[in-house]
Amino acid sequence: MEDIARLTQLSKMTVSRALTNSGYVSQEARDKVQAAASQLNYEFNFIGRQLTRNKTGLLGVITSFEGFVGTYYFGRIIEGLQQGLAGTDYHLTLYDSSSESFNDGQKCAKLCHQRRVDGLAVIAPHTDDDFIKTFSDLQVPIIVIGGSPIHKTISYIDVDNFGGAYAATEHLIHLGHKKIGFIAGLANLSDARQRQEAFEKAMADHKLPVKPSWIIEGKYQTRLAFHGCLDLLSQDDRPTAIFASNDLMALGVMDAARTLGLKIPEDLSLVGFDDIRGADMTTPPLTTVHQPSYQFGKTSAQYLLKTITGADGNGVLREKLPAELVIRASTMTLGMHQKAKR
Amino acid sequence: MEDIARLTQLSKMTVSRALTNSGYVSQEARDKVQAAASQLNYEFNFIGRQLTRNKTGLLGVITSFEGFVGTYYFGRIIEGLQQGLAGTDYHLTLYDSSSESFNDGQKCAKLCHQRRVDGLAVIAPHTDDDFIKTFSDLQVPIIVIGGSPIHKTISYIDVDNFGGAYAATEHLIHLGHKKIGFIAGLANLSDARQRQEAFEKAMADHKLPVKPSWIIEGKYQTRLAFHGCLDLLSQDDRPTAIFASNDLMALGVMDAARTLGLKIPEDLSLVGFDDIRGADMTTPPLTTVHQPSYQFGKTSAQYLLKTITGADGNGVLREKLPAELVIRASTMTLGMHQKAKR
DNA sequence: CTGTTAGCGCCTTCAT
DNA sequence: ATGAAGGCGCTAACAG
Repeated sequence: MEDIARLTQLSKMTVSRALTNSGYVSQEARDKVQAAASQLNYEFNFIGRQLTRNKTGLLGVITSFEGFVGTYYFGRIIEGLQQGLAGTDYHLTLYDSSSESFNDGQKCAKLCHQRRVDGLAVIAPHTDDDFIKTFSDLQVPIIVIGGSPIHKTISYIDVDNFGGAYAATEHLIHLGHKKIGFIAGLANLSDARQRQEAFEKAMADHKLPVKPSWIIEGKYQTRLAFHGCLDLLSQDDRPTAIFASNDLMALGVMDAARTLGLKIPEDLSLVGFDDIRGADMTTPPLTTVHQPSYQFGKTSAQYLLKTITGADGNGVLREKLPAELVIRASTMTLGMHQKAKR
Repeated sequence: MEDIARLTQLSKMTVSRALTNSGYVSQEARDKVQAAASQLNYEFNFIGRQLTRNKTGLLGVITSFEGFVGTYYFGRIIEGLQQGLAGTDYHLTLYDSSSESFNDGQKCAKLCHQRRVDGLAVIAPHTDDDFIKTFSDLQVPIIVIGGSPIHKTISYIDVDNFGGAYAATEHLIHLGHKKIGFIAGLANLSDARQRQEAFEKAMADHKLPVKPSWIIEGKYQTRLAFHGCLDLLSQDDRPTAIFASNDLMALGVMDAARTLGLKIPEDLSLVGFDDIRGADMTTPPLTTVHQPSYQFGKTSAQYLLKTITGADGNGVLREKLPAELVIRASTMTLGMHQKAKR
């Protein structure tokens, strides 16, 4: 940059201003600088700016690489984040919480701090409060995606898991189902717990029994749901509908039903949760609860930017997006099929 | 850092050395520095180091956010990269080639340069030569993942698409199949072209005809493969086996077969490519060609590190990993089923 | 609209 | 084993 100042007979300062389009610079000066810059093959160096501003223009995305990064959910969040960052000078860096999260992520938090990330987006599953606390102590804007930390000062964007699961259950109930099974997710994740509680609440509200033997542990995995359902659906007294608390497990249910010769939705109605890619392409297309993951990302980026620039008076964002039930073809009115046949 | 120098009565320099474990520092000094550091709540600031060293410790991952980031393939690569970086001070930053790739990625390349990333990993699909050229001009170590750029000086790590597809086709042929259909991927991606060429070569080598009407365009998408196969498999003269050039499309074939009441593998043998997550959990488990994406990431990270530190005399890495055929239950000997029935 | 001064936090180099 | 000086590339703050 000094070189171009020399070449143009201008001060470094004017050059800086011209290059970054900031402050007042005459058109003449601007042109000269541009010319000299391209002649010298000059490229702006962010590191200098970072040092003076003590800002990196980097947002840290903290997530578990193993089992999360390859996920449709994660992908949509990243797309959303990127979209929210479009047109700014901010970029995303990845931090793996699973490899560094020993002692509540302290190592990871330290790294983020040392590297001076300007903001942090923490993606589940690490939304337990100790972990979050470690990061919120960093004095950097932070938002939790897909979780709802208890501490009132920590921002988050989440989906209304309870509401979505309640709606899904009620959808089955309205269809006339009374014998409804449930495939549970990972017990230590709060979203999984909320979905299960909503299921139980909906059943209770409609005075329907919840048979413990109709609740199976799927741990959010297709395979476990598959095997669990093989047993469940082989029983004489089997449910006429199943609510799988995520789509991956719903796929397992589909496989199990198919294996046993049960037709969906004629013999078994099925609702999932997430609306993953391809959920509209299963046979039959899956009725499920849509997870607004793209919106998570976009909103998070916008929130972080606002908070970083202080435009928002560093308010706290605690938002639960509504969970929309998407009705496709894996659910039908109980008995409809038999009646039609007769 | 100056504060802690003052507190310890040592020079900034000694403090620096103590903090970074470099050079000679007496144990006594080291201890004093540690104590003062924690007392002052000091945190090392990477930005300063970056400026002096003109190195950021950041590796850029360039990929198309849309349609790639949420992918199992991508996830495994990232896991591999992270693993290769474990124990170092390097981190990953994401650059979206799809939003910035106009004019052959120049905008994206510029960003990477301005931010002074120390190395670059370019993940397909942007492996066309103009695009790569733009980045390789950056004078930064670069490696292309999942592509094989022509230019001899550009490093890449890829899988032997041709060999894998050839083996997959031959597997079907050895099973006695003569009427084999092919589901093609995205015509503008070189891996897709290679897989198709290998299919045609294997057929030719075994003097088997390739019927144009048995080749359908799936564009790597489940849905398109599904619809294409619905037609294909409804024909009177239909193939007894299908090679889908990726697993996603193989899923579409499965759905189509099921819809038409055809049993896999009894009525139709099916081979995929990629070995995506869950490929072992389909019904039946899918025979496919394994894509070593984790290894891609790990090898890439190691290569970049070596090249950055100059430990490798900046050699070029051009490696095609062998593609391993994983035989599961979606393929069987032609006619075996009928014979068994009789 | 333009220039001067000074400094961000660390590290390289050389001297002690 | 430690210290002093200076600079990396940019920009804030103020002066002209």
